[in-house]
Formats: sequence, structure tokens, C-alpha cells
Amino acid sequence: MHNKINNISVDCSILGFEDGALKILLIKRDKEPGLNLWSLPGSYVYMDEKIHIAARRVLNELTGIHDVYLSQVGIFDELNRYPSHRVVSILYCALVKPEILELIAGSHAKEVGWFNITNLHPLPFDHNKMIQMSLNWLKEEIWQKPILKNLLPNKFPLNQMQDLYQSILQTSIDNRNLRKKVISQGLVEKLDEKTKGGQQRPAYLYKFRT
Amino acid sequence: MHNKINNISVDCSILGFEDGALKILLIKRDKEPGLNLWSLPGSYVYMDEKIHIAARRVLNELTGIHDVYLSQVGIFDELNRYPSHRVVSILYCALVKPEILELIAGSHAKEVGWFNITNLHPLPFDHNKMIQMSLNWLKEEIWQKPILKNLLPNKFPLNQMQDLYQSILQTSIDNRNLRKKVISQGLVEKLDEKTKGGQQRPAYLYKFRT
DNA sequence: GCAAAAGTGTTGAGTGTACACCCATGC
DNA sequence: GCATGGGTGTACACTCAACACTTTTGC
Repeated sequence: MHNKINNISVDCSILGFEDGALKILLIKRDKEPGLNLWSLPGSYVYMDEKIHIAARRVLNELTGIHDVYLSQVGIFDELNRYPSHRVVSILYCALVKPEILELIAGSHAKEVGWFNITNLHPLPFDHNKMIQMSLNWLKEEIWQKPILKNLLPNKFPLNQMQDLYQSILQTSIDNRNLRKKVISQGLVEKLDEKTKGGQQRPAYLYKFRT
Repeated sequence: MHNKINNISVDCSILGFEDGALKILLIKRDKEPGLNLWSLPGSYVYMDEKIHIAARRVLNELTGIHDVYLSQVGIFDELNRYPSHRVVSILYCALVKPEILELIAGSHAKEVGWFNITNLHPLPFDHNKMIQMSLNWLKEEIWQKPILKNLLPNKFPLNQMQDLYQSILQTSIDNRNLRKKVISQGLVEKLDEKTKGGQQRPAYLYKFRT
């Protein structure tokens, strides 16, 4: 039924944000080539399956979760990118909220782990390049669409949002300017609620509008 | 030698600008499916060929020309987009200067023709969608990169440039504002030369910088 | 009361947009 | 001299970037 197209695959770069740092989800490969190496999750595309469906399938098999933001970011087609034969891979990037992040780590389908995206060790195939492309894609998208919604909790203090911007852009941002911007643009909305349990002054929580 | 990957193809949307209108190059298909229908030029990708090379090959076979601006714009993967079997197609968009435009029309490799991009008749497969995506892509790129360079002659009056902007964006633009913008940004440079042979006041010619 | 993080305003530069008339040439 | 397209300037609104101190809480 589900014949593979063995020249076309998808790979997923699954990003999350925790403890002020961007993380990526890797799996320990359970087959050759690259057995036991940490790598991006991926799969061949089936003959009767649209490509983005294949990407969702990979995500679901891995996490059991459906409502994750997913976007196509590029094509990798180096002739020798995969050792055994020619495989063209379509790269997808998924963004997951912290609420789901823990859940995924606990899944027992495969051995999975969240890795800090900075100073990541070498991965097999062209997976480091793929991650680099995901980050570049994210940098571009960040000002175009309210995409950070998918990396932040439903309620968050603005400073957490600022940390996220800074992690992605790899620069520091003026807090007054950022606050003014996201509020005046109507991107976020202040709630009647504050953080508690912190060691200092509590912060107002915000949520994304729309 | 050159085995086809028969699930992966490229299609090329080749755009030009002439007589104040955007045009697209179509070929009359010389094989089934769609024999004798006008359509985008395309080809399977070979096993030992990168995808963008396949796109250039299509262009070269058709026109004999090498230095054409070419960019990947999207992937088409509807299950039934091609009648006989599953083919995933990568869409490329090429931009050609008027100097080359005539030349291509005269090539005798295949029956080719330039068509006005507005009110284009229905094309086979998903080719109308592809063209639509090319136009959307062009609209986005137009302010990001000095891409119009590839659609205008080497020397051109600013009003011609304005016509091109307007054709692409499908809106009218204030000429003072546009002139100010492209000059102050250093996008174009005034030459010591004017149009001649026109029926009215000659216009200064400009060229793209870089 | 003090350490630590949260929160807040103003100014200047630059950019985008709206808008209407004179200019140079061919005929 | 007139029709045709070529060319020009100003004023306002908005957006962005730079910059440092006060406030609130937990301990």
C-alpha cells in the first residue's frame, strides 16, 4: 500500500525554547546508515502521500502530538548527501511550545533528546546544514509573522519574549523598544495576572492576540 | 548514463518584460501527456544532477543562453498533478532581459512563444498555479533584492522601470516617490545619455549599480 | 535595607506617502 | 503652439534606535 518514493525524504528540525535557550529535538537513529547517531528525525515520502503530510507523520510518530506549527524551509539535494543512493530531502521546521516540550522528551517511542542549539556537535549527513538553514529561516520569519507564538507558553512575561528574540537573533535588544513595539502593534495583550514564585518582583503576563 | 529520477521534475517559469507588459515563455509540448498544448518547459531530474542544474539545462536546451537569473520558488506535490504517475515538481523562475527576449523567440529548437501574463488561457497540469506562484514570489522579492535588473535592459529610462514595478505589483505608484527612492538608495545611476527617436521629450537613461 | 529583575519616556534621524505643476521635445 | 510624456519639491506621519533610571518584590 504505502510504497516509499525512495528518492524523496523529509527531515524535521523541531525547535523549542526552554530555560532561556533554543533547543532542538534529535533522535538516536535505530538503523543504518548512522546507527545510534543523534540526528534529525526523517522519513521517506510515500507514493500516495503529500510531502507535508509525511512531515506531520514523522512528528506524530515521534511525539503523538498534532497541533504543532510546521513549515517547509528548503530542499537538500547534494548528490552524495546520503551514502547509499540519491535522496532529495525536503526540510521542515516545527516549533513547539514549552507546554509540549516536556511531554515529548518523555515519549518512549524512540530515544529522543533536546539539545542546546548553540555549539551542537557534528551530526550525520547534512543535518548540521539543515539546522543552520532552519535558524536562518526563523530569523527571517520572526519579524514577518507572529510565529513566536509557537515557541512561547500561552502566558508569558515580556522579558521571556525578549530572551527568545535574543536567542534567535543572537543580538541584544533594547527592552523599552521591544515592549513598545509588540504592544503598539497589537501583537500581544496584557493580562491581569502576574508571575509568582519568582525571587524578585513579579512580572505581568501577556498573551498573543489572535 | 543519465538515468531519470522519474518522481522528480523541474518546471521553469520564464518571465520577460516587453512593451510595458510582463510576458511568460511557453512551449508547445511535443509529447504526451498534453501533446501540442502550450505549457511551462520542464524535465525530469537526472540521477546524477543537482536540481538547479536540471533547471538550467531546461533553459539552455530551450534558449542556448547561460547567464539568466534563476531562482527556486516552490514545490508542487499534489498526488494527481501529473496524470500517469506521481511526480513532484520543483518550480524555478527565470528572469530574462529584453536584449535576450527576442533571441529566444527566434530559437528553432521547439515551438516557443511569449504570452501576456494577464488573462492567460488555461494551461495543462498545475501550470497556471505555478505561474501564479511565480508572480507572488516576484512581488515579494521586488523590494528585497535588485532583481528587476534582470528584467530591464542594461540602460533604461526611469519611467520604464516604473511601468515594470506597476506591472508586477498591479498598482499605480507615485513617480516622484519611486524616483526618489531608487536614486537615494543608490539602486540606479543616471547616465549621460538620453533616449532618442521617441515622439516626445527624450528621457535620461539609467543603469543599475553593482 | 538590599539585591534582583520589572518596568517606564523622550528625542532625533530616517523613511514612506500624499500631492500638482512646469519642462523639453517632435510634430 | 500644442500635444505628449519627462521631470521635479515639500510637508506630514510614522517608524526605528539610542539612551538610564525608578519601582516592586523576596529575602
